[in-house]
Amino acid sequence: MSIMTTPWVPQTPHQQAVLDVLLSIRALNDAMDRMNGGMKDDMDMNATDLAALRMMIVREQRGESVSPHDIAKHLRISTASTTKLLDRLEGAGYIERHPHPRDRRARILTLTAHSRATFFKHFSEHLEQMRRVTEPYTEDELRLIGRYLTDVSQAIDPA
Amino acid sequence: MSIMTTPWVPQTPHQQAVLDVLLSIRALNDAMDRMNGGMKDDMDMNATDLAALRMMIVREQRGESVSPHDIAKHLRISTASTTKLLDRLEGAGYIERHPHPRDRRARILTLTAHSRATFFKHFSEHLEQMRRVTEPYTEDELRLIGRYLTDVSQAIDPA
DNA sequence: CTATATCGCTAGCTTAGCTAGCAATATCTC
DNA sequence: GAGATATTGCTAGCTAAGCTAGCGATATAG
Repeated sequence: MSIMTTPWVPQTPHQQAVLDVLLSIRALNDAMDRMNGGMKDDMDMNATDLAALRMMIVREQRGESVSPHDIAKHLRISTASTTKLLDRLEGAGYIERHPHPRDRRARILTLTAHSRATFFKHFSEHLEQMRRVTEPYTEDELRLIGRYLTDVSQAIDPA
Repeated sequence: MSIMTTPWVPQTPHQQAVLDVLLSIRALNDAMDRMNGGMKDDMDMNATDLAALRMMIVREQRGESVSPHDIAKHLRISTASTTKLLDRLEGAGYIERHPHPRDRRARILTLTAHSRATFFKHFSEHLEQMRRVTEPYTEDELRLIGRYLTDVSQAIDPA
């Protein structure tokens, strides 16, 4: 048995190394599950609302705007559920709904300063730990790692 | 504004590289969110049940056993919710509840062959893509990457 | 041996996701 | 342009899934 639940058995040291990396990605996914679980507790939120917040923060960093529809697609929930989710986030002061400048049906969602501050407050401890383990690596190593992580992100989710 | 929502500004190329890696981890988290969203759709499951399954697969690979209590802690849901979750997974034939050999209050949870097969069936496409982007790296590079990912997992979730 | 803690469960309430369908608006086709 | 069709985000009402409280059985500490 097997890795990744598949009957694939490494034949060479290189294959073994590939496998080990894939396994460590799965472990990272697991660790992130737990981290997100902890944050949902600390911020007194449910898992979906927190995932929506995370997604908006990533999009904002990329300079992309976010619509209710984007949230629904990202989380794979219905647009009706998304409306309720946005009502909660808006009610708690985490987001704002603005009119779309060109499409009068649509909305543009933005994070509030309070939202960023709260998220960071609860994320900062993890961030510090992550920075601590990241800093010892050399610049070249970090570039390699960054490139790989980007590759994997795109492989997992081409969109 | 800033990275990770914090007012931290890199002063050196090395700091910039650290930052870039931390950002790429966040992007990976986001991509995994989307992957998991897709799988939950495909496997016709809710997000929590799927996370429980993922967790059990990771634990099984590590040779660790899993109890209902472990699930509750991992997902940060109540033990009552966990009972219902296990009822669903057991009803769908994904897991089995066995008596604990030493503690007659406790249970040991195991995955069914059907569970592993189904999970793999839906995960294999992503796995293939991940393998595709991983293979070009050299053994040394992969060892470095694997070590870093393990470091990060431990930093995020020391347990 | 008694007292306390832990494990998983049930019962009943509350929250959050779903389907169906709507008004408003945008876009495609002629 | 005019009419048909698609899209956006919303409401209403149903179903599913999480929570608190508390229980019996068992294990462990004093």
